[in-house]
Amino acid sequence: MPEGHLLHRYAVEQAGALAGRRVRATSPQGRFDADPYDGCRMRTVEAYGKHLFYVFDDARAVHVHLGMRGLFLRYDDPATPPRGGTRLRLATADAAFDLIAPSRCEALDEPELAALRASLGPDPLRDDADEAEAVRRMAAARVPVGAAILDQAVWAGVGNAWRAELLFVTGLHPAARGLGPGGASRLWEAAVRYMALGRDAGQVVSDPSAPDERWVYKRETCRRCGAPVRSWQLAGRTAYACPVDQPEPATG
DNA sequence: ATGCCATGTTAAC
DNA sequence: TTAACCTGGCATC
Repeated sequence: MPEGHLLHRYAVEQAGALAGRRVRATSPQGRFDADPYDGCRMRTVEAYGKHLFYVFDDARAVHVHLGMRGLFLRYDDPATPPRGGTRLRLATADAAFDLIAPSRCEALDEPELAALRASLGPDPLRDDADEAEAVRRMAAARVPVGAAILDQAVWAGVGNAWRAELLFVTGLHPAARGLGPGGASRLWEAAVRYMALGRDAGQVVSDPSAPDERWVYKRETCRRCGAPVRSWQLAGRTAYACPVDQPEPATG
């Protein structure tokens, strides 16, 4: 169940193994037409938020979104038979990557690709992210920060676990509104810093000295102060916050 | 063995 | 606002 840091991790790993090479492409499950890609040379693999783009020399780009259940399996021996539900296998003589249960796996032409990119806000894990634009979009949001940070058109790549942990490390309550440029900047800086750690570690990291721990996400008590963590539905997902370390905004 | 939920998003009500 | 998608992990039977 991947947020942006894992997509970027997949992109780096798969680019290292596949980019610049001719690949074998098959769909053991049959739900994707891999024929146009079989034997094609892959140019790049790129993550943007929670999306993955494969660019080929002589075929349309492939867009993958893992949804909540999608995953990749890697086999160092490409002769390993894929499991039956494998939507797409991309392989060289050295490795095979099997895509399982994605919510999207589709060929996109250039205009479609451009439209998808245009629908996404700045991605804290991309080198080309426009920080000023990211701050503008967050500061301009009229919904609570806990809703805005999940909106992929505001920032691309943050999911529910990062929402909980990034808001904790910046001391923001998910229901807070009107962060202003200062608050939005601090939140962006935290996203850039921690999500990069998460990408490198392959998991959410919100405390570099305890990379396996979370402050509030799915916890009963706050790891910093021990107060009972509050949880409730916000923007369709379970939000978590410490009542002490993330003071609730004044209402009314 | 079975049921439920989840690091997500879309489309249908 | 809610169901659907249809996997994996974990709690429960």
